[in-house]
Amino acid sequence: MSDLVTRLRRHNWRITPQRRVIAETLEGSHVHFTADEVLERAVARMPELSRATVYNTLNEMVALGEVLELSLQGRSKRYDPNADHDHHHLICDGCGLMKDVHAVADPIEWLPGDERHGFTVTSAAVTYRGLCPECRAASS
Amino acid sequence: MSDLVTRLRRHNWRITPQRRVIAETLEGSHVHFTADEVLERAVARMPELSRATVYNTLNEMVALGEVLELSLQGRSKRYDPNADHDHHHLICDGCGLMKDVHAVADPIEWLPGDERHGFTVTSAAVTYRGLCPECRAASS
DNA sequence: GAGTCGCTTAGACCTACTCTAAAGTGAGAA
DNA sequence: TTCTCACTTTAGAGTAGGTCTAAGCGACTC
Repeated sequence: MSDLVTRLRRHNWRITPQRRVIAETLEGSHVHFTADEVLERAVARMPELSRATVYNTLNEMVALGEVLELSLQGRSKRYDPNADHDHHHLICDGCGLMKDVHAVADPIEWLPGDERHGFTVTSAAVTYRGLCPECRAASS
Repeated sequence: MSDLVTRLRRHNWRITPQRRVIAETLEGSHVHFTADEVLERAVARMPELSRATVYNTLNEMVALGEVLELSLQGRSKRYDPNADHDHHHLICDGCGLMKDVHAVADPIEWLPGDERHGFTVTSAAVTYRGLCPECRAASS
């Protein structure tokens, strides 16, 4: 049973068969897929599913605040179903591998009032970059 | 005189008229342009300048480490000529306005060893999001 | 049962970016 | 001076990722 589906239902959002497949595909993996990767895997379960539905559905889940849209590298966005967890991302500059990580402090507190330019700051995302063990071994 | 041009010359990188115009365009503003915005402004100064040269040049400056590539929102990358400063970005969710900000701590220190998954972590970028004063006033 | 509204579909379209092949440019060799 | 060769630039075609549109479908309401 998909927890993301439960969260989506709370918004009075109709859970059609297509939307369920897309939500379960997103949530069923520990990596963050691109829209095309979601499409490919969802189509394996529901062959008549269309590209437009995947894109629409992902955008709607982002708008509902239940999925996070990441554009951290390359040309394509990735989708992270753990929108409620407070986590950040660690990316390998070599191979593009992405991991979720948890920092010990809230970055919003690191930003002094006089650096906020009058903004109401509501969120902060940290992107860590470096080399994963495999790429470090390969480059040395 | 462009400081970015000086930094680029240190890499034994040939400063052609085209490259100079692009570098000066990038550095001459306090906002971070997209490639197309750079192209538009650079073409105003050098009408025969081609799209491919702008894209090539921006990518080369990023590869040299003198310009930062940002893909934080929307479909297009933005370019930040202050690659040497240690700063982060604050974005308005309403209008997309982007400001450079300086945080008081180094985010790398807030990532515990057991959250690093064996990576060698070399950089950390924080993206703050919120509403600028104008958008907050408009929405209330 | 008819009307309405939201969802899905195929496929055309768009935008941002990259590639390719050819021409231009300029520093050093002869 | 003239040649040469590597580097740079160019126009325009090509590609990837994403969006739009118009038509069809299916589930509610009256």
